[in-house]
Amino acid sequence: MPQRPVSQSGTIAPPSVTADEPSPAAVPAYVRVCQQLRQDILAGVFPWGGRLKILDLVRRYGVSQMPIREALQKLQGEGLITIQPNCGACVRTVDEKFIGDIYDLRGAIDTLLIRRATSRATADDLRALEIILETHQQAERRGEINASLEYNKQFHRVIYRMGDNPDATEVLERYWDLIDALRRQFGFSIGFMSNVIANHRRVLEAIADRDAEAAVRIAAESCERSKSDLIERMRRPR
Amino acid sequence: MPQRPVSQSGTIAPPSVTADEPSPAAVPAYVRVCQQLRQDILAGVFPWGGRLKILDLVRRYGVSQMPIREALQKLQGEGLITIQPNCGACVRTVDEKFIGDIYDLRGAIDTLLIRRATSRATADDLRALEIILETHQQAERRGEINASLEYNKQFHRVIYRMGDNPDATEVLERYWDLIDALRRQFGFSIGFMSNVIANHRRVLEAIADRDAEAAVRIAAESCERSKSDLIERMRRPR
DNA sequence: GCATCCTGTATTGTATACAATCGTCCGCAG
DNA sequence: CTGCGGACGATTGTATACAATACAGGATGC
Repeated sequence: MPQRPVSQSGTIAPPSVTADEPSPAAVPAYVRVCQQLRQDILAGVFPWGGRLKILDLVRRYGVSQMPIREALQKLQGEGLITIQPNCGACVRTVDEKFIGDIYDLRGAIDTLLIRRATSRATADDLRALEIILETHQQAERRGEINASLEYNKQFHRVIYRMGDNPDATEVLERYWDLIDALRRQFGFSIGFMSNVIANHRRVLEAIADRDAEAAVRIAAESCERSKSDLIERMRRPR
Repeated sequence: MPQRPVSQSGTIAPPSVTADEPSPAAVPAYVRVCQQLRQDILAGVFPWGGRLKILDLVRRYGVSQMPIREALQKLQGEGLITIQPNCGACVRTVDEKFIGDIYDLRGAIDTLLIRRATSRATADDLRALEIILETHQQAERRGEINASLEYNKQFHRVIYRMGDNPDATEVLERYWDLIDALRRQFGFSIGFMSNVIANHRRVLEAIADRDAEAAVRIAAESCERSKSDLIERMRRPR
């Protein structure tokens, strides 16, 4: 197992002009910085494992140290960065082991939530899933990758909501955008997304049949497949 | 289902004299405050769901607003408190639903880690578990509750380490101390802890036999039992 | 040549002062 | 009495200045 950290491509330059609207609900600077920094990290502006110096961030986001520091603590809570007291902050390092680990974690929690979702599903829930799945399929046929990832996320989100366990859901949500970012960075094999959709269809049918074990089994398989596919793509030189 | 928030007993008074040693490794104030505040919350100094005002904390811990604010962000990352931008911080509310949810979450991740631990267990691992279990049993016989909880935690921790998934482990660790605090607050039924030890024994044997499914099954049962017991105790008036 | 210590600089951490925001209470019109 | 609006006080959020720490480089002693 190589285990080498994967470095992202992006440059660090553009100071990111923040168009300051009047005050939609007076969102504090540290919240804004947190969102933007998260976005920037996921967009590849800062390399995985790279150092985040406070003064750089001060210049980039145009606020003083304090909001920056608070935003960093928030992002550490989300697991996107790590902070060594007195030694600065770094973007999380991403390697194969890590990818495997978070997919395993996701698989475990998926199992819990899908099982619960199956026994709690209402007709409205099933209809909502049906609609998302249909839209997802259309987007996939048109080759719209970003839209596909978005509907994929929505499908899972509805199931998670049905699972009715906010703390478990929160863990999954935390890593979702990170995985999506890696997907965008490394792409996926042809036929992968249509396979995902087919599995969603089967999961939906199993839930409608109140067959929790089937739903769980299919989802676990789909998760494993997704893990292997991503790790496979990461191994390639490009 | 009642769903009412449980309020803790403690008073808020004592300013907690922090004996300031020279500088063991120069741990920043926000880290210290974070640890102390976590301890204080778990010790019942601040009621579940209660408001945490920055100025109060400034007075209590004898540092300025900045380290306090950073500590609050850290604790929010741990899920111990919630922060509404512009509206202050509150200790997490604890009710039956929440307890059930985190036990379910723990059960799901336990399943993952125990399965992995079973296939990766070394002779040293098994010996370590054996020793902890033995010591746990002795502590239980002597009726030492705090020591029992500590060895209980250690047993699980070793298994988690064997599971070799830091991110999954981190989720479990996050809620562990919270559950233990509730255990101390509400106590447990007689015979509960000896039952836990018996289950640990069975899990250990299953792992030694490389029987992952048995280990997982026993652990899941034990987790469910623990959940019911705690909720049961919470329902009682005192 | 090697280890040790010292010093300078870049960076992180803290305190204080000040600005912005929220909630509440009061007054007032309807 | 009820609903609305505006001012006050309590609280949160931000900027700046300053202190503490870590790290790199070189001088010194052996």
